Amino acid sequence: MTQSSDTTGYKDIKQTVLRRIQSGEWPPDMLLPNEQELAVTFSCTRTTVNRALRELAEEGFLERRRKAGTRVLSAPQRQARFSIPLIRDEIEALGGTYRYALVSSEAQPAPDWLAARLSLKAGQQVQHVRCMHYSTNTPFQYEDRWIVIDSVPQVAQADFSDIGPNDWLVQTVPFTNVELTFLASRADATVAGFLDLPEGEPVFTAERITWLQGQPVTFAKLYFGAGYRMTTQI
Amino acid sequence: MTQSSDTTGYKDIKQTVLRRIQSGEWPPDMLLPNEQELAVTFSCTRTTVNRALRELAEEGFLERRRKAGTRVLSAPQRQARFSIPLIRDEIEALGGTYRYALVSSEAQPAPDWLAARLSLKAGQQVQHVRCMHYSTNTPFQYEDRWIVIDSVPQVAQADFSDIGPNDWLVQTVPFTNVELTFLASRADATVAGFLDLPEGEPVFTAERITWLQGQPVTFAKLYFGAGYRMTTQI
DNA sequence: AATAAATTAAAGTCTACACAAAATAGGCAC
DNA sequence: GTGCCTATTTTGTGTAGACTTTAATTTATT
Repeated sequence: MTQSSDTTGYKDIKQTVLRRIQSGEWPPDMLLPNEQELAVTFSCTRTTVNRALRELAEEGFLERRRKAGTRVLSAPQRQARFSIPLIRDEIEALGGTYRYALVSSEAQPAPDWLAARLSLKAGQQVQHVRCMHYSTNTPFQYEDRWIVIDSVPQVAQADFSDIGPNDWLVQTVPFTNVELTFLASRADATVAGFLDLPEGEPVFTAERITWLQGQPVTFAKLYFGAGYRMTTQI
Repeated sequence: MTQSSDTTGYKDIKQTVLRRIQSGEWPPDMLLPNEQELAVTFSCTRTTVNRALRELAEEGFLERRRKAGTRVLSAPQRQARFSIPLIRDEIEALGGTYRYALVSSEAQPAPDWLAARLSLKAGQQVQHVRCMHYSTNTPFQYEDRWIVIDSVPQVAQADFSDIGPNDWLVQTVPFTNVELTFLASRADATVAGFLDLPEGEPVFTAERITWLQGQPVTFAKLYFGAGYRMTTQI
């Protein structure tokens, strides 16, 4: 058999259940009917109910435990999802024209703080790349990046004059793990100069560490220009 | 029939496919075999392959289109997920002891900037609540919140002496939409005072607007204490 | 009363098959 | 060639049923 026009799809079930939760008809902590019963009331199979409830649980509205059943979560653990767009896309989405400029690129031994942060051997060689990203010629982001040469030997031959290190990396090496940190930092003389801000100004800052199968690949510190806001809808 | 010990579960398939992507065996833009073929090679049904690939697509590794097939995404659009814990949980997870203190709570007409931000009528009444969250007696967060009284009439009777407005709201009114913004702001005299910082210091700041079925419910501005970092693993 | 073992209810996953919907690709008229 | 229509391929979603795993509950044992 297949669904006829009057049967209920898993999306309809999701909507209905969500409406009941959000209207308070199914209050927090309520135990909902089991899948079999719901399948009868929605006149569909348990498989379909299962998919609807599984997805609502993934989205943080329900808690499901074998034998215990499915209950409405009291404080919906809703998750904010930031999609981390490529910077060019982000700028163009905001209506700007993207421009990239290399500041410097040189191989050097990892400074102590970096070695500690990435668990590198003392004095291990890294490529230090600094560059700017502009939106219609106003400074958008200053990028201060270190790439572990042992993990990405090709970086020695890379030319970052026309392509940013992030773009180069994503098309060159895969990665398996990322740690992303956001903080508010104070613009030092260098950052203030590049971003055209008064020294000491607050700067929205991201730190990004990337690994490939446990091997550290790169550390990036990204300083965003004046007035930057990172927004998401949930 | 059911799965015997040698058949492949959807989790195994996900792992295998992911390994092939991350090892470069299945490079970016590669079109993978269709579900039917994969079902044969994994000796399971198409349903099982479908679930594995569907989830990998949701996680941002694959792109799927009817008729066009499934391909490996070049720049994996990996999404950062922040789970927005309740502040008490966050502080306790960091090993601190949570303490809450009300600063002020009063009904007043919405200031113009707020009315504009939330699309309120001019002069609509809002409850303005200010409070502090401490971690073992060091300032953790200063919260400056406005609650739309028409949307939450109960707020007139609420007592925020012992319970924070956020906790009160999540257990009182459901919400359907949230807009979350992060930025770096400069501590003014008030914020600096509460967070025990020098004036002008950078402060990691979150703004949170909540709606219930299109009705604005609350606007909150959350100023985090010195050195706050928001971190996530992807 | 505390502990351990058996029962059992619920979600989790799989098979096997079918129809639906989208989008590419091919063919036809002009 | 250009534009439109049709055929076909591939994913999307559904039904029906079974076995599996987890864990709450009950029962038996110490």
